Amino acid sequence: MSADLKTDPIVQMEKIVSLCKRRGFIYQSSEIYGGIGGFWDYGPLGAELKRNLREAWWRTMTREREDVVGLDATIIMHPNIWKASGHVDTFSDPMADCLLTQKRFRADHVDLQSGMVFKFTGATGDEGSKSDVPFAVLVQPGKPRESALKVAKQFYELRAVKNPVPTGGETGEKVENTRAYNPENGAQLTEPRPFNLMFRTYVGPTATDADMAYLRPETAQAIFAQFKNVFDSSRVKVPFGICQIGKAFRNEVTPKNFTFRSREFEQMELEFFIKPDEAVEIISGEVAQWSEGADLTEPQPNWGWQLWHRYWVDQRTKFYQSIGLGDVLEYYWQTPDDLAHYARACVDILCQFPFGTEELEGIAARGDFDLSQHMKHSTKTQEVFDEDLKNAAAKLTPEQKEALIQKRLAAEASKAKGEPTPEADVRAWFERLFKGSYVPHVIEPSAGLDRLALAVIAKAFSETEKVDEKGKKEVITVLRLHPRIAPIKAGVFPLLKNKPELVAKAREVYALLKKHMNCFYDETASIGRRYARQDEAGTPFGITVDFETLGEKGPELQDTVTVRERDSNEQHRIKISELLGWLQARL
RNA sequence: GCGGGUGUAGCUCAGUGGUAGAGCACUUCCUUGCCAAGGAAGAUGUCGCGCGUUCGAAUCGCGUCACCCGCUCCA
Repeated sequence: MSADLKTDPIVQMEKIVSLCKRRGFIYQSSEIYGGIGGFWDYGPLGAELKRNLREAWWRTMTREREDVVGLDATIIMHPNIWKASGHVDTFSDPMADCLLTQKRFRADHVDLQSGMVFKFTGATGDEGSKSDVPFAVLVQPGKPRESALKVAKQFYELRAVKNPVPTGGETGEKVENTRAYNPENGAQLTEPRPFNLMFRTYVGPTATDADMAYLRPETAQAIFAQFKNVFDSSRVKVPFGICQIGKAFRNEVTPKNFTFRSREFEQMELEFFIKPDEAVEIISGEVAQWSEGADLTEPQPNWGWQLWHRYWVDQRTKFYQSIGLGDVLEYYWQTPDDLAHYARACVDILCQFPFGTEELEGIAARGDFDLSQHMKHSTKTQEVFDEDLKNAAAKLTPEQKEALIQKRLAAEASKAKGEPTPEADVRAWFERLFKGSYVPHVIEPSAGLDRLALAVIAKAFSETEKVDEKGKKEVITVLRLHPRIAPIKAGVFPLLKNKPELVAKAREVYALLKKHMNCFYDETASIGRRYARQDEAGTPFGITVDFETLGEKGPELQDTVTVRERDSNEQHRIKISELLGWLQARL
């Protein structure tokens, strides 16, 4: 008798956090010193799980492909990289809070207002209560001082002044186009404070501004910054990709949802470089268009950015399916309004967590924005030379060339976001293109490893209520991790520990498997309890050495073991000589 | 950064001013022929941290840190 337990999301998360700590998946960083917000450590099982996920990604993204190579770049890089990428500007939003309601605003997004400002110097109240805190209120033109007084009274009441009588502010002061007051109630906002999400540090001992550097807020920029080196040293040809796994750091205002949004996290990113659509058109005579149900299994020479983008969404989906997340994925296609000005398309792959459906990976078509930015800021060319393109372009008539240019100019003119590129720049770009040179465009599948680890744990977490023969209720916790990513692949047990023959044989089986996969040997407590311990750790297989193994039930069962499957409780009789192959076929 | 909540053993939690507790987990031994069995013994705590009030603080006050929820933020 068992039944699935459905609990509310908060309780569900608490249970997952508790299991993670109890079994050694995830601990709070620096816990003995009271912890540090937004940082998490991985314990023995968590480290194995994360390593398995990381290796599954690496294998899928580069080792099993001919067209992707790897990179391992530093966390601290030249600060100008972050100027070129836009992070220095866009990662520092000025924020201001309403002094009355504490509501927070992006200081540069508050609606412009005009009106009369009444400035109060403080307030006195009953029982000698008073405040010297200055406060100001903006009221619409023509409105009386009383409406400002009303807001000011609320403000001073919050500061423990009883029946406050605000002082000062006898006459209003005309103000135009200000962002310093809350549009909802007129109350003064705090001074804008910058919130830069990049961690700063200093390179060298002097710690002056000239030595300031940032911890990378994403791994992608290192790939762009090293693009030319990889291209020149790796015998790769566009289309090809560079992938990287590494730590990134963001000084989040509010880390939340366990490891989902933390300040130090690990990213797995691919930058897949493709030819501009115009180059594809020149070489192939056309750019294939995507339509529902298009065959995405094998990349084709006539693919433009759109099909490449679809291809990578498909590839990434298959990856998630291969580690057991297939049925909890959702997709969000960003609308033209959502998109950053340089992005052509972006799809978020979302995953169901107890706290909601949240982003696991973003797959963006970013054009040539990043490489062009680095080309501009570094003054080093990021162009590649494409011989096929040069030869194909040489065969074009002047009219055909002009037609391509006109098509692009028309597209620029009808662009939804940003300024159209000036005609002279477009013509210069085509001039280079016809000679076979261009800055590659890029498709960027960018995934978070820590959220992936959390996603698979949350997906695998399962509780059932069991009632035993005595009517005693028990909650059974099983982590149904996909065998491919499970931290421990098999538990090895002697049926009984007081029988030396069983123990010796079990140690032998353990030694045999241990060279090939992470295993766990356990001889304490009843066999059922040992199965249950491994169920909680997500171990997919339990291997028990019993009396049949010793040949007590006849020679045909000698040197066979019981293999018990975590999810079904099914048992199989497997020869020790075939055990390794049997397991490997299922991982 | 603001507001609310929480913080006691590895985990879940009880303990409202007077000797620090329970269940599970853990260690050792016995027992145990397949799904968290039983018995015996044992170890485990700066009661998140600091300051204060008090003869005496896990308990009351102030501060602080962390986590959760809600705002806000998330190129």
